[in-house]
Amino acid sequence: MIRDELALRLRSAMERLVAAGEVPEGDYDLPEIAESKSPEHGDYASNFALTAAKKAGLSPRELGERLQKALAADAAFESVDLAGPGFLNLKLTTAALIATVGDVLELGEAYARTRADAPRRINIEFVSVNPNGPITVGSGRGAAFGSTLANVLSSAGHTVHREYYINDGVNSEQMRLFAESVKALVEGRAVPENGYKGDYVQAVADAIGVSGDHGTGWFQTQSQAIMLAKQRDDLATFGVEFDTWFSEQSLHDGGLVDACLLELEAKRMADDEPYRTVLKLAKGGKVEEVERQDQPQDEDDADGTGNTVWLRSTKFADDMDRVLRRKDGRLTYIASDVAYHRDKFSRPLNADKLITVLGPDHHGYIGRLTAVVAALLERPDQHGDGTPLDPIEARIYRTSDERDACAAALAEAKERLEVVIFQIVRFVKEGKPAPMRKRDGNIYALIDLLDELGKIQAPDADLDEQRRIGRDVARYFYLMRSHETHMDFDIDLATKRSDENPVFYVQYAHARIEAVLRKAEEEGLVQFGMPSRDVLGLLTDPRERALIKKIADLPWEVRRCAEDYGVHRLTSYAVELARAYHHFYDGCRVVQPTQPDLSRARIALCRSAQIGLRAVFGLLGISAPERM
RNA sequence: GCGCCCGUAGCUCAGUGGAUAGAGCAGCCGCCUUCUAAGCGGUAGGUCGGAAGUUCGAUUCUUCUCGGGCGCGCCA
Repeated sequence: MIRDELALRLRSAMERLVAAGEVPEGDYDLPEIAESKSPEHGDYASNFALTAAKKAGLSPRELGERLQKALAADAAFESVDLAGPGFLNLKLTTAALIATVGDVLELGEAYARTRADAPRRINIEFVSVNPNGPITVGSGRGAAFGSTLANVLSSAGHTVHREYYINDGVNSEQMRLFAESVKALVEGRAVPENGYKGDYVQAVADAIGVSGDHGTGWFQTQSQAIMLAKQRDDLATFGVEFDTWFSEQSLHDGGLVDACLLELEAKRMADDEPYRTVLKLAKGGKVEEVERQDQPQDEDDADGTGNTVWLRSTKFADDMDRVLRRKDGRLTYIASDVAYHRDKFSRPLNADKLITVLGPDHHGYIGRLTAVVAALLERPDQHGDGTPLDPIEARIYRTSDERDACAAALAEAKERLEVVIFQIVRFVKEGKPAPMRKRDGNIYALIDLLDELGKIQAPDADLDEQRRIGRDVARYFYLMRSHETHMDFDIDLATKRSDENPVFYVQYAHARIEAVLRKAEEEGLVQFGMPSRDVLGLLTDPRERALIKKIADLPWEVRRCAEDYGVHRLTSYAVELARAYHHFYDGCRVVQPTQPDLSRARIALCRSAQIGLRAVFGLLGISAPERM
């Protein structure tokens, strides 16, 4: 990777200066290498002299001059200039640049992979919607983001496990309502008030057909299975696959939820005392006041099945305690989550770190989910430093040891569980917001979006091809924006005017390369094996240099994305790489029978550009068409 | 009230504390007898919501403020 290489060369120049006594010893950071914005600034630039000047006790210009001198001895640089307040502008020799082309051709798409400094086994859970409807265009964003993030993490050297959590619990209020809606339709009755009304509900009812005398539970099982299969198909069409489809109900069936509740009660992280703790938080999250709200048992409730069981999540900075078991004995959704996370951590192959990708409406869920994990991790035998409880803490914790154990557990939970929220997508159709709630029937299914996009683009193609196009456009569109920013999805723009979508710009570059390579083959210029260094050394045009540098940047981009999850930058990178190729294509004719060596060098460059494009397309989950 | 996110070109949005803030689309002017014109070149378009602070340097970090979206259930 060129940037890493340059950073190391800069550092070793610094070490030479230290050894020569020209610069004091110190704990200098690894230099940063940036792309130069204009050609007169060379290929790359570093602000190292600026950032290290203070530690070196020199002015930035002075340190810059010494570094410049030390770097002049390095054969990789054609020139090293000192500019502005102390920027080092680095121009590479052709020999140093073309080494990249050789590397890429040798490694193929694997050149984009890097080795993580700290490789981890990561479980990434995403989409995970209720099996009560098709995957919507809203979930599409989570699907595109989650699958791409998984690809990126894997490419950055981590072991990645993709997981879908099926919310099929029999206690689920929503799923019961869905089952009742289906049951009503099958039995020819009106769906209940607040029930599910979309066409797809009728489709589920039709698929189930004539009823015997079945209860709601039977309908729930049947309709869930139908919806789940549909979701799985739609996601696969969208290019999203999972290693594990995990059933919530299986936790109940295996008795794991009950076992976890007992465990938490034994640790006194949960209990059935008749109160709920509620924290009043000041700005910045500091606890201002602790309120205990009495939750008296309802005296009229004669069945007396038991008391409400609370998770004392306020011990872990959640703003209120959460119900694990309702008074009537039914378990809540979060109770399943306790067992689910216990299960996830207990699996030997993916226990390091959990990433959970949730939609914007689940923002309020982060605190309690983190508290769930912390409660599981809390070790009651731990002792703290004995600092007495202050009056506020005394209303939350029993002892100072418990406070310290909980703090330690919370810190560990935050380390091991990362909840990533993607922001809302607003769908606009015919200039108006298009609501897509499942219950009012006005849903917008992801698969319908793919079909629409494909039909406009390729009216004569078959359905598979249309959906491929739809998938490429939709995935690219979702991924263009940062997951943490709101986005408008203008459906009219995405369909009627989709030829304006930049996905075609980047794919066109790939199709163009294919055309050039076909032409080269016709002219008998295709060679097997690597062109010699002398031949590759003919790649000296600025457009060739720019293309090589852009190809070389992919591993660096992947690593950045893996660090901060900003996978949307890959779409920008794809555009930049495609642009670099289009510029090269425009200015440098590849196939020239009168100049076979130059042609071969350029063919090699085309091939590495193609490898780069395919690699980034693979990460984004879009196709690399041979013709357009 | 508390929390998360956003405010950058006409529109939709990029922009790891660095040099002259970018792209696509929309607008205007050019370029196909040569490998795909779904392309390329040129042109026009900006008080980076506002104010203070940190810094050699702030669109980027901190605080405040104005405007907008969303979330704060014994629903998931």
